Amino acid sequence: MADSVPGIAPRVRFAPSPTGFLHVGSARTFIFNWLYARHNHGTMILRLDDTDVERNTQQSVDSIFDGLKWLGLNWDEEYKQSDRLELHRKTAWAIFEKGLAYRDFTPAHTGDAEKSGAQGTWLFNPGARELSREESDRCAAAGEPFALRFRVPRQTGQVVRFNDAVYGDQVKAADDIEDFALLRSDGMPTYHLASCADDADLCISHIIRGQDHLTNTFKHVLIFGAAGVAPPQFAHLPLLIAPDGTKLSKRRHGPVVSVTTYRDAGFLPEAFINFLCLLGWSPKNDRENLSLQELIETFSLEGINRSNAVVNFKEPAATQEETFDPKAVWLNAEHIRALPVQSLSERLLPIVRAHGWDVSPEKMLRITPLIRERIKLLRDVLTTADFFCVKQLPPYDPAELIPQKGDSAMALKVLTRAREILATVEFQHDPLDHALRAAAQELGLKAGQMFQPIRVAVCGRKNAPPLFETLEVLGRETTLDRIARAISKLG
RNA sequence: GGCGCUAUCGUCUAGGGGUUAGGACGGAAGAUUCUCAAUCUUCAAACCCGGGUUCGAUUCCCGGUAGCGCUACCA
Repeated sequence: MADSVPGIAPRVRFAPSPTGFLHVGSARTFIFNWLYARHNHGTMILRLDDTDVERNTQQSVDSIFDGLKWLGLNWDEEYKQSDRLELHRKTAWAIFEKGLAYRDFTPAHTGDAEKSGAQGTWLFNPGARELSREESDRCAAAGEPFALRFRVPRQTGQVVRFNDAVYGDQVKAADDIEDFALLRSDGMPTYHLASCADDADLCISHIIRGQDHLTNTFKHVLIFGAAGVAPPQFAHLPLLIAPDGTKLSKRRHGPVVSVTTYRDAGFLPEAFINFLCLLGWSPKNDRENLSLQELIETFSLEGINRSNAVVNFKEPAATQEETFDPKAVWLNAEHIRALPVQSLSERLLPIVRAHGWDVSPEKMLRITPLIRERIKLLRDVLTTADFFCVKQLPPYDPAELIPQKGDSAMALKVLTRAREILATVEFQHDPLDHALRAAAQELGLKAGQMFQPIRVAVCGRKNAPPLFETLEVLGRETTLDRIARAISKLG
């Protein structure tokens, strides 16, 4: 199955409606469109589907752009549906003139009635559908409000079909499709109409979107047909769902569904993109850790699967890390490790500075290799590299200074001897190594017993990067000061 | 209710008429190291159920079940 007509570059679009923040599911749809465009040297279009005036907010527009900006994926053309209302209306009335739509003067029914009322399938309002053209024109001229509905073929045995690049051939009886609205009684186009009119006008070649639109596509095929244009190639994506099996929603699942949450927690955009790509798509070669370039090279519609994917976060998250799918966190750690030290350091510095720590770029560059394999999220720098950044260590339990199978006398002995050695030894890895190991031997201790009290004295905790590199970065002055404080804690 | 889509380890997935059903995350155990991390090794863990078709189905077909989607003058 060809992804595109040979020789013709595809045109794809991401068309969010600005009624909320940028959702992870939307982000994935954007990414798949983008990957498809870039892989095939096509055009990526961003279109704001803002025909629902009631629910649109500028805040939402900003949040969508914020999220997309962070992802760092560009687009080639940008449109706003509200600028294109004339096109939509023209398209709707052209369909009406062909007799394929009719005015429905019945007042809009409310959602409440639908919920509490009969569960039968509503297809159309018979009175309205059968109204003569003359009668219809007369009522319209009298100023009666109406919605414009598509006249779906009835009782003809007709069938609507299309091919989906993911779900294959789709067929539905026209008799099962309701007379959906094209224009609302306020004259505004509905999503279905606006979307199709724009897709046709913008020459969209491939519509890659969520599977929630799979059944809507039959209506869209009808609209394209009525408008006299060939429908684009469709490719529907399986949905992203929560561990409880329901769709991701901010109300139920909180901030995990918002792209900016990942950004703020210290995800690398390339890791986040990598993670999202693995939900509902596979390169089929057992590779999981992929760079953006590799994703562009390997992406294809054939790799998309058909079943919904769970974003596996813990519902009541105990720690920030648990807020996210473990695989997302792992991938982020992988991408962090793959980053050159210089580049990682540049990403870490603003986080450290924003936390109020005055660290120079040079110092950050020296700290970075020591924490690179110890952080999973960029923000972990705050808990992993704290002792490099603060002047004075926060209080810690002096018992931590006591080495394995030792007592406080041993700790005191170690620290006292360390202070003497560290006053004169060169603060370089090898000299520190030799001097401190020699001291351990001289005191009749294991290396670990020697190093732990020093580590706790300078880091304030037992778990930290390797000692000699740490001392090197800390410097003699800070080291001696912290050892002195540790000795007084013991005493 | 109607219509549609889906169903492989806990999660993401590969596979496909005959396989020890593969990989990854997470979990467990071990190795290594000055602690932690990283790294390496090993282990546990899956084809929704029932009927066909077939010499043989997890794979193909049908049915059931479950989940999801659509069923708005939301998108």
